[in-house]
Amino acid sequence: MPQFHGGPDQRRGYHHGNLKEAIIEAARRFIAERGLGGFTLVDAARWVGVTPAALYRHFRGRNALLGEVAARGFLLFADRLRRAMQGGGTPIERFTRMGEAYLAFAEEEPGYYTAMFSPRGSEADDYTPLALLTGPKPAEAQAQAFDLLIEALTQAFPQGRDQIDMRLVALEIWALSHGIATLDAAGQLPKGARVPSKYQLLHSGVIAIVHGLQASGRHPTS
Amino acid sequence: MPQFHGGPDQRRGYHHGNLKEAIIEAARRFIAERGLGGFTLVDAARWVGVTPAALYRHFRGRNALLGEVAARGFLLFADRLRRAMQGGGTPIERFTRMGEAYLAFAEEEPGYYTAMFSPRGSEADDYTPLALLTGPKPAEAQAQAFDLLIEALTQAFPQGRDQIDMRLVALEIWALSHGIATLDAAGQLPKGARVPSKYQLLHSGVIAIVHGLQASGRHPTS
DNA sequence: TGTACATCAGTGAACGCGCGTTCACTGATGTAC
DNA sequence: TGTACATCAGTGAACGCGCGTTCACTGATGTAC
Repeated sequence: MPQFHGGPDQRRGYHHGNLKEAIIEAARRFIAERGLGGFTLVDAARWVGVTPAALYRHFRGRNALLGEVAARGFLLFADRLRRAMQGGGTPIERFTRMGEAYLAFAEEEPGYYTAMFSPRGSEADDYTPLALLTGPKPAEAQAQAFDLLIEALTQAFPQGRDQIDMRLVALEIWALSHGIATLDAAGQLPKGARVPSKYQLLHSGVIAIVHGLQASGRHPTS
Repeated sequence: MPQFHGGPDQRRGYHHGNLKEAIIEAARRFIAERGLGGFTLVDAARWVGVTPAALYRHFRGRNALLGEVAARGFLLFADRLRRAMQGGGTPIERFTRMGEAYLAFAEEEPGYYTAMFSPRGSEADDYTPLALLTGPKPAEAQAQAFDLLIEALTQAFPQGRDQIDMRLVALEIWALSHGIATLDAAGQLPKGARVPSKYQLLHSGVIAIVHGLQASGRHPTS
């Protein structure tokens, strides 16, 4: 009597056919449910319907797998930001939309998000020499996402390009978004009817930062 | 030949005398060095110079210990914020100082900070019935720290008390600080001469948020 | 179209390890008289 | 000041467990001729 564990694609032959993708999907789910520390290779293999040893055909080990999850997360993340930025509206509206996409991604993809923003081990060991055949590295994927944010800002506020430092504005909004997202994920944002939602919080914050930095950019003090 | 493990107070008799404090100190150190997932009761006991079973005279288990670390962290945190707020200067200066104290705490006490802002397990199980004799609960200690922030804000900007929502400003700054601190801890803030330090980042952000929110508070739009 | 064979992607058993926790116990401390 | 005894705070051995990883292996796939 064969056992089923709720994973996808259980009815298969000796070869899985798409094991690498399935493992990453399993990691994404389990990290979302149980956190990084609660994620195990054994669970992932069981969910996929495969022996734990099979994972080593596709990853050098647990660290390398987590790195790949993070890298994919950043790529998907960048894609979401890019889409949010496109479309009409005032510069502030477009930028607010990007911030909302940030929060939505963190909420909807806690597996990716946790992997992306957790300190990883020594990637050099994990990625050579299998990396040559493998996907993107997380640091590069992250840089890509951040560059996109800068680019969006510069396009959205062309008139301020020499007036204020776009990298600064981008960093502020990135940090505020990350702070709100992680506090929310940890259940440490106050809840209640009289208290703003995380989306309202980010909206107000983005507007304040853009206004505030523009103001201090025009009247540089300290 | 007795073994020494680098812990404090190795030369002792059968009773340690201050074991609970020593364990919490060990947890603080190990979490700082290796992260929450890398922290182990066995390591802590060895460092203190005691059998792992001895820990159970003082904590119901690992979760309860982590909860107590978090609670102490929040108390110490609140104390640091309180001190930073005291003293002279303009309202914005005082508030900026509080933000810097926030960042400094996160950097200097990564053990506490990690424990404080990580999702904890079911505290109810951990704290009854030993809690009656025990220290503060993390949620209460956190609320205390946040209330302090609100109070400081209200004192610092008395003229704006009916104009803008102090809780909102406090939350924004809390979230921004947390975002900067965690990005920094994960090594994911860009570094370099041409890029602002985290302290500059927070300083600019706080000023922008206070200015920006005051501006939108005076001219409520959406 | 069929056969031989190299390559690939899994199996299954085993490993060493260190974890959190329990248990009956015992040495040290402090209090009553 | 001294003794009896309850209480406290440790010991040390053991447990069951599940982890990440390795290894020799084998079934499936695909290519050359």
